[in-house]
Amino acid sequence: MPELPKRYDPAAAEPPVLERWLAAPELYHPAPEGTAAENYSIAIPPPNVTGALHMGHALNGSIQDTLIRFQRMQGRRAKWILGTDHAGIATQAQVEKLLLREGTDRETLGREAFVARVWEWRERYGGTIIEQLKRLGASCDFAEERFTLDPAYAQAVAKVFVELHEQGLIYRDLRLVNWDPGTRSAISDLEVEEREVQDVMYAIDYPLASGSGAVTVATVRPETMLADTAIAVHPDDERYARLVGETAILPLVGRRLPIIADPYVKPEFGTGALKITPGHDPNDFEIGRRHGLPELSVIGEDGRMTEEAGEWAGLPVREARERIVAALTEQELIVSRTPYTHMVPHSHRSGERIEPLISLQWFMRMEELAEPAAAVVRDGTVRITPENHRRVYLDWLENIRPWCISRQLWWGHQLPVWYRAEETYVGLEPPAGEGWTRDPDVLDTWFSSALWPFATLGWPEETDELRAFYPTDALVTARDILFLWVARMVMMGLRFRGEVPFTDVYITSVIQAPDGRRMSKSLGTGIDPLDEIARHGADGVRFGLLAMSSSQDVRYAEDKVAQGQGLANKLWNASRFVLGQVEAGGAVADATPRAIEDAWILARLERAKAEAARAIEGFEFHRAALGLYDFVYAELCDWYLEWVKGREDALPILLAVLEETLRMAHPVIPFVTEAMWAHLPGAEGLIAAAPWPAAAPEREDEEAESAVARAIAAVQAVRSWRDEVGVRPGATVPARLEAAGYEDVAGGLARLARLELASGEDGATGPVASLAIPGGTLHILPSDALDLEAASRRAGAERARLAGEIGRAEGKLANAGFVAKAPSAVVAAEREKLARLQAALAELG
RNA sequence: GGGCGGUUAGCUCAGUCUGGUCAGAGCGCCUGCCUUACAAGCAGGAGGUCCCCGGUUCGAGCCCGGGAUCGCCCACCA
Repeated sequence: MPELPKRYDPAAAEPPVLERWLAAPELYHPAPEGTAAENYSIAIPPPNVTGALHMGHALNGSIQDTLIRFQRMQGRRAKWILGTDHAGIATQAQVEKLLLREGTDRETLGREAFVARVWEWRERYGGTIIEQLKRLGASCDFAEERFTLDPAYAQAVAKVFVELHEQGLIYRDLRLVNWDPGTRSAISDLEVEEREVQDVMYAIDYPLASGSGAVTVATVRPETMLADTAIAVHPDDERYARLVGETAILPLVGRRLPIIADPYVKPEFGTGALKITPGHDPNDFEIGRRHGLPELSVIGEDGRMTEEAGEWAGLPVREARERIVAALTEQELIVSRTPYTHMVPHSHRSGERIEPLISLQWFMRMEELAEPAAAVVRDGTVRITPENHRRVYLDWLENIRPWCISRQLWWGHQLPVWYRAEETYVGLEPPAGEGWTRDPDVLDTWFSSALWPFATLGWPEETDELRAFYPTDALVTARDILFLWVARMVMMGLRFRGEVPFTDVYITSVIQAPDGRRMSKSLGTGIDPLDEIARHGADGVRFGLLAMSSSQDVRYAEDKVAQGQGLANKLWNASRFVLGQVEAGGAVADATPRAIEDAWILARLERAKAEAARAIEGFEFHRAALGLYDFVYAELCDWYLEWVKGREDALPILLAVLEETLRMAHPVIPFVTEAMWAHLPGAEGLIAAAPWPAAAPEREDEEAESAVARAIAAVQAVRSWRDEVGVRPGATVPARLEAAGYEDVAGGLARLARLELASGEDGATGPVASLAIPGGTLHILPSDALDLEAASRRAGAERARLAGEIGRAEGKLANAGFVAKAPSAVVAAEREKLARLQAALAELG
């Protein structure tokens, strides 16, 4: 094989392989036939159209592709449902930024033109991440790419909205919502993140209407006092008992505030008296509803004070706060100011501080959907791996709250809702008659994502795809969208298909930067998987990410990727070695063992296959990757290839083992295995379309395994001895074997340890060294290859080591408890070990 | 305030479910080798109080209790 380079160069080798896969749609686009139970499918977590491949996608993609390729090679129709998400806020923001640079904005453009502009943007740039997935080797169904805003998909979304509305689960309500001043939209609870903020807590005196003193309240947001409608104290708080039912006067405004009792108030916190602002605080809102308090709004959607705020109208909140504090100070109503650090809700999207506002929005009632979604996880219909996420999932569903689903954006699924005066119409088609106006809001992006596993397959039509691939099998994602997405898919799948959307949820690790910080572009800690692919190849990146993956968060380790690259190179060279011999001699693969080492490698291959299959099916990808590495390096290359060098009759077995190893490895490192496959004699088509190697129980051979294991240990003992004693590496050393169980492996031992084994009588000479090996002793006979002084030094060290081990074994056996209570097999093994050690020591003299 | 997870070699991590053969891998380091597949290689080696304390057990990285420490998730204390 002179045309094959000594070094495997993934940058050169991978692209042509990719071309061949892409030219074979039958590989990744299975016919929509058969049942979902027979077939295998995964719906990709749809990346945002604005997205570029990051490390999370790369890990996710590596895992899903390993599963898909493995199942495809098992002969199943394997479909990896592909597509992208319209990602309302992210995409709209992207295009708005563009407009800003052009000196215009969406308001100027108008809704229709703006949306057209976003579509244009999407056509141009939306495919980036798909191309990047290809480079990773992901064998998605590229023949059918979905988009959550496709017309057919939009139909599905509208239908779900209309039906849930008819069923009373979707409703419109005036409630306090999380208002994001950054995106100028309401957002759901899940899109809010708590951040630590330094505030000042003010204690403010509210004079009593009776004129007899004041009640002091604590607040970090004095500007909201303009919307106060009560003061609350705890019902059992004796300090305030006499004030309940009294009235306080709101400073600056003069409003009369009833003093009420509510158990929500914590007497020990602050002053124990709480100003109630139902219009701007979620807790106060609830208290207000309980007590029938008026709900005033003094802050608007633009983050400025409203007309209700009187002289402060129009001021940004922060400025209003300063002025109000100044006014209160002037009136000597501020009792204290205390620096106060606490958690404050911020928008996950814009990063701005959430402004709780009372707003008319659409909500979804969740209890009725959550219950069955919890049940299927409880009863194991849906398995979550790793299992500790189960509890988190269930806890969330058991404490579910209404979901605010309307968003004040333009890019997305516009609500199928029309208004005319006091009338509201909800339907798939616009209402008949004049004067209707459509609700301008769009749905939360996660509303449409929740339908992903079935809307991508053509629902609500009863398509062949739906029959063949729903429910899907595995859902692979990071845990940050367990509630946002996974739980909601389960709800919607059950509600609209009557079946779970997938049977396994695998939660991936989060890959952190090498220093343990979050990988993020803004922190500058991001590592681009494409750079890593350029450096180490897609196989290396895939292997490395799988090897890193775990049940916990992990730091990115380029080492592991390099290890994967090393594996690809190793397989490449092992293949070159085998193929070079084929070229010289010609051979056909045949796995019939001709020598004990053949039986050994076949038995080891069986174990490697079983372990790989078990690991992939059990979502233990690090085991799958590292197990493969160990087999290829430690067994196939380090021992078997070296052992059979020069043995011509081993070639058919070598070929057979290589061929199976490539197929076994393909789901993890698809490129190098495909590249090599093309050179194998007799191999047809794509390895990607070849069957994964079936179990061959007749190859199991524990005798061969233990015989070769003995030989390996003996070789290592000799090599270690040679090195320490300073025997020239090339020299052959005479020796005599006095050990049981080496009948079939003596030749291999001699060759690999560079020994010349003397037969019984030839070896009668006194040994210059004796090495303990499994089953007996290897005596080194005198020769000019070794330094006797070094040998005796080494023997002394060996004696000390043996004596130590003997002491340990004796101690253990002297322990009456051990002998009496440990299982007899364990005790027997210990006795055997002691006898062996003693014999070895005796041999050393 | 609840919940979850981590702490094992200089670094990044396996191993803990199922206690004994389990002190492991990769990288790094030291020594020797271009041995006719691979120097991105091969062979050999050094290096660990398995976070701490206590318990269970004949025997504990592994099981139990407590603690320290780092991290994550959830949560409406002004």
